Amino acid sequence: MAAVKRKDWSRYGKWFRRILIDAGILDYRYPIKGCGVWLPYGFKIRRNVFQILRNLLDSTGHDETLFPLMIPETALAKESSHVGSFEEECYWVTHGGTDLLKIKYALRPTSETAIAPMLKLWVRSHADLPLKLYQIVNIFRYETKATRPILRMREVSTFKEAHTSHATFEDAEEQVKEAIIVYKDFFDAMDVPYRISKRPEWDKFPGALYSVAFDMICPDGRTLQVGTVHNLGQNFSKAFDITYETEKGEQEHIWQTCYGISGRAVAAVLTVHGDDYGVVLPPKIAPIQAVIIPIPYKNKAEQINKACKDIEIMLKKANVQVKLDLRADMRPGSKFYYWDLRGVPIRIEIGPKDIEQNEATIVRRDTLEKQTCKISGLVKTIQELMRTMMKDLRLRAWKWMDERVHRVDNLEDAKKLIARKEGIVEVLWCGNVKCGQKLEEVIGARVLGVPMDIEEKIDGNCVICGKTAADIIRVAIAY
RNA sequence: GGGGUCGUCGUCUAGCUUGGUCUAGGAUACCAGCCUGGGGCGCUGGCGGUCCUGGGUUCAAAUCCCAGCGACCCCA
Repeated sequence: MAAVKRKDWSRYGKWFRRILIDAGILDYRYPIKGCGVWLPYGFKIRRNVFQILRNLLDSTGHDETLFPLMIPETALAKESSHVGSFEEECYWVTHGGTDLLKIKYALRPTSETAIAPMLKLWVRSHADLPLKLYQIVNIFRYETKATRPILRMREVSTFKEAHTSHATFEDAEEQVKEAIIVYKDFFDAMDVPYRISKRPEWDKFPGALYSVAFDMICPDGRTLQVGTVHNLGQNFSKAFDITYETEKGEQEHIWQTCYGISGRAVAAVLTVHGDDYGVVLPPKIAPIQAVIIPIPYKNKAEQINKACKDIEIMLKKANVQVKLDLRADMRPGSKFYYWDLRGVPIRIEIGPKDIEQNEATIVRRDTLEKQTCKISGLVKTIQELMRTMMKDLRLRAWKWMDERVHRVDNLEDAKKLIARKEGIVEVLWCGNVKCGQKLEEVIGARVLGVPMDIEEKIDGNCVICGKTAADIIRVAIAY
């Protein structure tokens, strides 16, 4: 647990909405339901978060592209289970000027059907495969449920979607594995803990063979899906007739995967590390990694400010993202709160005492612990402290999550845990769809799916029907 | 999908039940000045609201009624 208390933590929803505005991350008061404005500071966090993802994808052979926002109805409708799920959820462009369009256009709810017609043109032979594309774009969904800032928007302003094409089913399976590793690396980089589950048949992506999802747990015990990986099989390639010529000269339909991560990843990192003082940002994604606050006693102000400026230059040279807060109309105490709220990992205080000793006072945001160090060793100390902080944030966050994943062997305990908002519950399951759905009904929670991140021998009986269990299944109240 | 609660300066809110004294009060933020300065000092002055929008009832509406828009909560 954090050294900094989370006394208001049960009212997580309220906390989250407050920090979005107060910390200058997202303003959701835009006059259209489910739309929000990324504010400058939040935009920087968002950019850092998605840059990590971008780097991971680039380094694993993915190429970034940009497809049009609009998808013609004729394309969206080609894969039947896909359109069935999305047509009610789309925003439709029906007019150009005052002319009624003969074929209406959807604002992309996701881009499989935008990409498919182009793949048909691009993929000619086995030599073109694998083809691994991605884009970071906005998507639109006409949500009928209550919208929530970042968590459920009608315009998802940040959506990284990767779309890959392969020659064989096996290659696609390998790609799913790679995608899972990429996502693990991504969340690990931000110290966000997760569980990986194979979604049940009835909750997979429309048009997929199967779906794998990353879930985290929010402070209120609900889970938040933060990433998904889908094996699409040949569903789309057959619907769009995307074929390639094999080495033997035969035409075969391609095998596809897709996987996505949205702005929820930003919500996740804010949620996991935040506390009563506001946001706590891991140094890797913090727009400002260290803030220097002068404690300018009268008649020493000049001397102190100069020392601060020297330190600023020193840190900049060492590639530390640093901010010197020289605002004269604000007392140091106010500045502490100001930067704590915004999650700046490290604070450097320079006052008369420090100057006398040729020292700096350093405070880490996660624990608010103070220490002093010689100015000559400041860069090294700060870099080390940031590493320590990341390690500690990770340990704390994973410990918190691990404590909220429960294994029980009977329905009563499962129900109690869910009712008490204790997070994820794992029970044994026979593998039958009917039992799975009944489980959701009886417990009053959603099935997340079968664990993909633990290897375990199954020994026991299904909590619903009592037959021999085939799998562990995870259940939780999901956002 | 079903049910409920709510909408007042940028933000949080008082007022609404019982319409009139509301020319809508406070706090915070913001601006100017003084004073300070190691966890939100203090003081003075200032800025800021067609009481979500539209309609209705009434001599009179922030307050009552209807619709729309928006927000939140609960259940499925």
